[in-house]
Amino acid sequence: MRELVDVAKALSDPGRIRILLALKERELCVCQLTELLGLAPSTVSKHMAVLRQARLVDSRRDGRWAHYRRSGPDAPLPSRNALEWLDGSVEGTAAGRRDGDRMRQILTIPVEELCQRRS
Amino acid sequence: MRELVDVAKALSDPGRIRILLALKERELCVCQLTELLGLAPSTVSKHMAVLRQARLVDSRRDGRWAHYRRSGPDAPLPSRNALEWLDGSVEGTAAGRRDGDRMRQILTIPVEELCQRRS
DNA sequence: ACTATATTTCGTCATGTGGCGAACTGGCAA
DNA sequence: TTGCCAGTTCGCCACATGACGAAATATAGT
Repeated sequence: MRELVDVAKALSDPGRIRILLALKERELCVCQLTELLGLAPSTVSKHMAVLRQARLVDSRRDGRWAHYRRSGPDAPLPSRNALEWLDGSVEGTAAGRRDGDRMRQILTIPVEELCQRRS
Repeated sequence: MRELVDVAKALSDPGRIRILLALKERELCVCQLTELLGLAPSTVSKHMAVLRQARLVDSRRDGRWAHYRRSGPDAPLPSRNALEWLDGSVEGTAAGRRDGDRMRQILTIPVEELCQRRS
């Protein structure tokens, strides 16, 4: 019950929704998400903590970069179902398309260059 | 997108989750929900406005009573999917059971008597 | 018309949430 | 070791949200 509410809260912010949609196809590091959303790194980091708390994403540390990906089959049922709800609801809408394009553009930039650019 | 966030916001409150679970089997009026949740009528009314805004419930006025029920197949996809997510995620948990029992007890009281009692 | 009552709207308050920059942490490389 | 840099944590501010009671609204019955 509390678990349900936590998951729903995690989904009730546009930035976090956009993050989850961006993570649909690939894992990303914080600086890439920062670039996508146009938010301060500290803000993005806090968002990721909320998403991890709700078991919607998993994190992996690689050197100085923290990579995030959607959580897998080991995640609790409400979290997995929530991701399905998200994908099923955004299907075919124009909303995510713009972010999709922007994300593809961001992906062409090497991570090292990307992070140093923003600062 | 905005629609998604609104639905998620609507689901990110324990009282509203409990309301939607109580509405799973039957339609209910505000005074019954007030009794179930132990909240002020004005508070419950505001919750219902949020749920209606998110297209998760429909309302029907019958005399002085306002009956609410889960919205049907005419509701937008995100709302319908959200209800499925809710049901699928609460399935078999002990959380809703207590409310279920309490609700059955409340249902044994005629609506007229119930509303006058609380006040 | 007048009263009673179920619901909604309004005003207010306490608390929660999202944003930022500053300071801190951990790992990489001179 | 020293510095650098990605990411996190902390402290703060502005604003959103949930709670209530009082007042307004709508409808049934006298």
